[in-house]
Amino acid sequence: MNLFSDIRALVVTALDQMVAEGQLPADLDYANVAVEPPRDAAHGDMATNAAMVLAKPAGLKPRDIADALAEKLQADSRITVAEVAGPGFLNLRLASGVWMDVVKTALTQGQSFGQSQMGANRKINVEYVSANPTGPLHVGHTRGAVFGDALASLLAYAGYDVTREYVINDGGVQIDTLARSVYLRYLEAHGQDVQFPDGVYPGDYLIPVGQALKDKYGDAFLDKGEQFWMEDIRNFATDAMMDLIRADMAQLGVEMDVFFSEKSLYGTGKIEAALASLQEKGLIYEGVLEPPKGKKPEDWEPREQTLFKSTDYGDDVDRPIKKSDGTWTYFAPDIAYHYDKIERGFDELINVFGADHGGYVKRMKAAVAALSENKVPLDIKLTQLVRLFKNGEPFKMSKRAGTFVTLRDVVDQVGPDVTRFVMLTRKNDAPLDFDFDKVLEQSKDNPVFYVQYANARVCSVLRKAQDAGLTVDDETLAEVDVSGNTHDAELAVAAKLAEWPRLVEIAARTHEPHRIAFYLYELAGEFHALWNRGNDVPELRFLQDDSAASLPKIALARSVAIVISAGLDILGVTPVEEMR
RNA sequence: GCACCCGUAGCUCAGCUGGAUAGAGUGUCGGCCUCCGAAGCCGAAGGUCACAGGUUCGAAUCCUGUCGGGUGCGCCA
Repeated sequence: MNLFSDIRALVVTALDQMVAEGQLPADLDYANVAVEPPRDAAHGDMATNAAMVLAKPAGLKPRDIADALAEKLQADSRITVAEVAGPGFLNLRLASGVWMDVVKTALTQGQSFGQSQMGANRKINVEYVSANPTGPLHVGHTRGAVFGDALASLLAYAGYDVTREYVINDGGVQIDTLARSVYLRYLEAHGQDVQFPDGVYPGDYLIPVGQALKDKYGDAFLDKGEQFWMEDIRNFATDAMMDLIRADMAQLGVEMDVFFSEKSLYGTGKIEAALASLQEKGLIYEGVLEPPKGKKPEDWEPREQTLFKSTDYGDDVDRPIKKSDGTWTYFAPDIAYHYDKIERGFDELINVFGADHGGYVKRMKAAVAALSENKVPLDIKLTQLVRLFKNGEPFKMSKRAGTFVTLRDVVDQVGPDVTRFVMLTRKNDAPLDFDFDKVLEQSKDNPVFYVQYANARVCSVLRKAQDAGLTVDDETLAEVDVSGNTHDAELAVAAKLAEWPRLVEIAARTHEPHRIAFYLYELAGEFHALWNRGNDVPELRFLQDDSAASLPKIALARSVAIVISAGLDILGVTPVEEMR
């Protein structure tokens, strides 16, 4: 149920009536007619812009339309007041029972209150993390992991058939570097004194891998050249790193449906097939690129190479798919990978990249548009940097020295729930400050705590009610008559609850899970406000001396907890029942 | 040089994909515990939505340009 779409349907019906009665011309487009919560609560419960949107096409004054519409709407029992305001807004006040009905709905539907059929079971692929398998996940990956995972859950909640996917970049030269680094650790495990030159990965996390390699192969690789061990160690090390990464993600509760190996595209004809598809469309040619202006590389020289005509699909320059030595650029397997996704029948694709990959957005979109003939939309979400702080002091990390802060460091210190919630307290394309101390602070400026606290308060009420001998399961509460909850603070909570289904759809449509986190913060705020009104107005307390009088209040409180749990579930955060 | 993202209260940020007098938190000031959890609540003060044009009934939101910050820009993945 979505109260806003219900009321919008009512408005549309009324408009149709006006057309039938000749008050409005036929064939009006209602697409822009909206029913929304007003910015200022004093304006009523809902507002519609119908009169203003239709005034011009109908050739009438907005206020005249609004007056006529108001008359029609007031005939409905759910509308108590419909008044024209400002340039032609129609403010609606709803019978208080209409708001409180949301409580019944929430109690009846439980966590599925707010679920949407918007996705219509369309197949959507969300690719995220996809870190190179050369080491543990760091904080940057963490943000991408949390964002992608919450987005995937959100889309599932909104009715999509979601696949969570991780592409393993196991085909590039960075895996050679990894193999060499592991080889050095392997030598170390054999007691040799090893120097780590520039260009290898110096991190300690490879020590156990070197040891494990020794355990498996003994001294077979000692005093041997690269060509002898490279292939074996590449595979061994990649597997070890993926085990590490999987374990990191598991700590955060992130679980993928598909791990896609980039290597599987090589030597199997898949890259060739994808490029053949572009070739057929006349989008592959041999040519010479202009040097980039402004920043001129020292060693620039014009050379002919195989190019993809991505400019036909909105890119700035055409992109090379083969290096001068005839081997593929990174772009080629990426094209093939997305071709594979399209072949697997996805209706929509989403990629979550770090902001430093912003330069690849246009070319990837161009590739997918060309391959799918504009049928499969690709949305690319970039996650901005995470700036770490401790006690307000910036926390420096250097990947070169191997001292970067890992996902594990973060989760070990603050736990998975706090990590996840905090990562979603900023829009994905805004930088995020993460202070190890602040996120654990128990105060209002810490949204994690604030939301959890609201839930804990509800649980506390339910416990006390049970101690008093009341039956407070959802089934019972759903039968309670809540129409007596008419105080402004109570209605404000109900109104916020009623926004939930609408908010889910907005968040899903915009691919912005942070909206869920912000909404939960607002809902918690309304709830805390009501709670404290109970200090001055005893009738507003959830627990009344007359236990029967408590039930409608408890029902309201419980429905808040239901929505908080549903929201936290989308974010992958566990609701806590007690915080003492 | 070009492309993408960003610019909103002293600070950190929301802002419903065009709606009314632009909202939270924090900080400052003033109230509220014999009362379901005060880890909280209420109130006050605080704004040229970077700037200049344009589109229209209506712009923080869309378009153009300027300024400022970040990121990226052919044989790296």
